[in-house]
Amino acid sequence: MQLETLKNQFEFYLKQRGCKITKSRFDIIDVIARYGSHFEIEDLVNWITQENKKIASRSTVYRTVKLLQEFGAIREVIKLNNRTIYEFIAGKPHHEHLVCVECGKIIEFNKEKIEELQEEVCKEYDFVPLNHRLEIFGICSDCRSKKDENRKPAPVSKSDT
Amino acid sequence: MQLETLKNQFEFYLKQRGCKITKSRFDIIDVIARYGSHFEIEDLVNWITQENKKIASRSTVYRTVKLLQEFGAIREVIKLNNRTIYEFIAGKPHHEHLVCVECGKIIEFNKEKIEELQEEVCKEYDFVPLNHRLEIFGICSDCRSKKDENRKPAPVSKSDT
DNA sequence: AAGCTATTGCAAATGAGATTCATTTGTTCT
DNA sequence: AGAACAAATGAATCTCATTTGCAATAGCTT
Repeated sequence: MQLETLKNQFEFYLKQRGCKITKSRFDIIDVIARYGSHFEIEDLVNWITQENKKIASRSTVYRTVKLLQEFGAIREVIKLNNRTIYEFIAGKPHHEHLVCVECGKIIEFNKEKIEELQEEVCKEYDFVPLNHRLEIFGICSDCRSKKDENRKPAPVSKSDT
Repeated sequence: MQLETLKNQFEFYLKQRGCKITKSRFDIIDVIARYGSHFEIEDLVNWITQENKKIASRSTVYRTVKLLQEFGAIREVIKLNNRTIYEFIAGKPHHEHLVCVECGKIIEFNKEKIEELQEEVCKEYDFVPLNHRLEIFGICSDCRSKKDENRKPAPVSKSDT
């Protein structure tokens, strides 16, 4: 199973780094892999608390999230206002995000051509890319239709004033 | 002159919004237009303090920066750790950034094709884009050559041990 | 099991940015 | 010009995400 492989790799990584294999770390990678395509620190705390009936210390979550970023299982994808949204990437091809500023919905997309063009740019500037983030902020179709409804509070077809 | 035009437009914008024409606001747009291709709040505070011999209140700077974003003269371009870097955009064509994680250097680039592809994606998802941000984090050539030097501390050609 | 070291959890610190409110300053009206 | 009102300012305070110091705890090694 995928999740087991991931955990094994993580264990290997931790040992390599001289880090210890602890329950918290595996609890965290576990909920991320099962629940979390996109998540914030707060989500992790909630998920773990729900499952384990034990509050995960926020500091440990922060520390582990950093570790998991270095390991490469997750990455910061969205920075909006003072919120940081991470995503679980294990195995997924790189992709970018549309972020609805009304409802917060996140739509993933993948445009190979954009990636290629980025590589091209980096070569031009003799720049070695480590990672990148493309965020398109805007309004999704759902929110737009909701707005349209609000703009027509008294449609002719309806009965009363 | 460019700067005057900008200030006039800003004045017009403020009046439209029912805002007042104040010295602080013009001090701020002034230093941005003259000094600041890329800047942080802290930079604005410093520049204004240096020029005016009067400390600009941080709150006013924050408030004005928000106003200038709405006006469209500046935008948030980089979010790295807990730092927000803005840039002065008046008139500039939209462009993206390479950010060196070693030295903090920012390289601007413009790839029309990337913009077009983004539009395409938005259409696909029936998403109306308001703005976007593409950050490529990596290591610039300067920093790479510095690193290489450090890796060869005792080149054979040099004389002593 | 002992002993060492990394990890944890808590509480306190930090730091960017927002907010409150009394005072000041633009703007408008006469 | 001056009165009257609304908006802007600065200082202090607050908020909220994230980090850090430290004492207690838990993995690992032998």
